[in-house]
Amino acid sequence: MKRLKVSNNVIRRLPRYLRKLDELSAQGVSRVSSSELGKQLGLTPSQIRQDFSCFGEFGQQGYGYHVPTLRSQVAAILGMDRNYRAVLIGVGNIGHALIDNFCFSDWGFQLTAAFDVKPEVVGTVFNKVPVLSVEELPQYLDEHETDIAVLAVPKDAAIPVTRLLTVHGVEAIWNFTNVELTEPNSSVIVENVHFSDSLLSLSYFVSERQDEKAARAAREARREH
Amino acid sequence: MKRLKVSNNVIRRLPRYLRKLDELSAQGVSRVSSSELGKQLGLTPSQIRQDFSCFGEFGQQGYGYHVPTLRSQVAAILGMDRNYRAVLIGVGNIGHALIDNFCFSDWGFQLTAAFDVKPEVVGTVFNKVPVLSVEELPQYLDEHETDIAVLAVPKDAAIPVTRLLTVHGVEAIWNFTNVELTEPNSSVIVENVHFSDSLLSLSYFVSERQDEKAARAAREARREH
DNA sequence: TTCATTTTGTTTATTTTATCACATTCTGTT
DNA sequence: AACAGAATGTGATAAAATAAACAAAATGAA
Repeated sequence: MKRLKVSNNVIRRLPRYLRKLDELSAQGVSRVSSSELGKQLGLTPSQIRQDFSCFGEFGQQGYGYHVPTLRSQVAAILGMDRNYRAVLIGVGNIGHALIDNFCFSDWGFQLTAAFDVKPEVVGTVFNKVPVLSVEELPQYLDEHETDIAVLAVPKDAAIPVTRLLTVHGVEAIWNFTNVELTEPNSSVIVENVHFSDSLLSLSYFVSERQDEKAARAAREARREH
Repeated sequence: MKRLKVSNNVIRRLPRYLRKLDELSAQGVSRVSSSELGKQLGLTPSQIRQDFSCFGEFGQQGYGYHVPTLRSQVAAILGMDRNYRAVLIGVGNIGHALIDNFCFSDWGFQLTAAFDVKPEVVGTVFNKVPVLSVEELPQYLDEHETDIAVLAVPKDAAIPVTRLLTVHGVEAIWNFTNVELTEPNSSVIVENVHFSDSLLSLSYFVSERQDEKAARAAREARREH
């Protein structure tokens, strides 16, 4: 698979393609063109073709794309067939919700263990995932190859835990804390899920629309005057 | 406040600015320059100045930006002072976690009520938020002005609930379901929190790095040979 | 007060991203 | 088998985003 430097925007669109392809599969659709895909995703056909062309040639002229084939190609590009191993740090509300509800295996991940400080959760098992003490975390990481860590600890613990993780060979962090982890000289890959950022963007768009409405109303009023 | 068409990228950076400004405030820093801000956020000073200039002039030459002032300006741009009202639909694991852990008021939102179908949660109160039956949702929306709905229902309910919400005047949805809500002829504002998209992006970056490592190792081996 | 230094806001240049356009190639029907 | 229609992959073009450059203005020390 070719993989020259691919832009971030392209990468962010890939999971959406995957989701749409799964949806089409579920509907029994086995063939799709870039223009149909574009219509359903709000993108131009051209952009879709160019996105895929970063990784190879997956379509066929005069026909389009075979949905299952394209789906598996996109999955491979995203690394879903690599069976990455993950641990979860912090079995609070969000951590617990992730263990119970987020189907890691659907996305090619294996959640092998969870860690927490609270004695009342340590030793329990949720959804087949054992909860261990954070005391055991360093040893666990040394003994079990772990690709990513899901960080769902309280704010104050975020930085020290991150340091611990990176020291013990974890090279990627899926960050659910509201803390900016990106340290200057660190090479760890961080993917943030900042709820507040998302909500504030929404807040902006709502405000924008309300202001537009108000402006329209003001113009109307002036006209009547 | 000036507000010509501002690009999406700019808007997505605003919440990060806010977060960093809060952090600086907490550290007792009251003054910051675009270059310092840029260093801490991994952005160029130029970009930061240009971003702010979309909305007005908040800095002072030779001095930089007054942290509390800039903070409140950014907050105002994002609409945090508009006291938007929100309802939550779906008190499952993720919905529950949001009620308990996500501090809506910190971001200028007021979570007024939650709705669910399950008889065992209807009638309960979590964190001062009453859980009502979805049966009551239409009437509630008609009687209580509601700006945004937090959608945390199971997959199958996503589309019908969205329709219900928009019919009753909700104009924005914060979507935690894994379903693509963006319908062609709908004018509702949707902000998605797709965990899986985020994880798959991370998966891509990890794969990319592993491939690079493997390629380097292969080159090394060939050199020794 | 004066003046070197700092730092902004904005204009201009550069780079990146998205779209267009089309030659090429496959499909499927007659 | 032949051919009209469809749809890809890609090189060229347009648009958008980022970075650089700089004039204007405020700071703060001598």
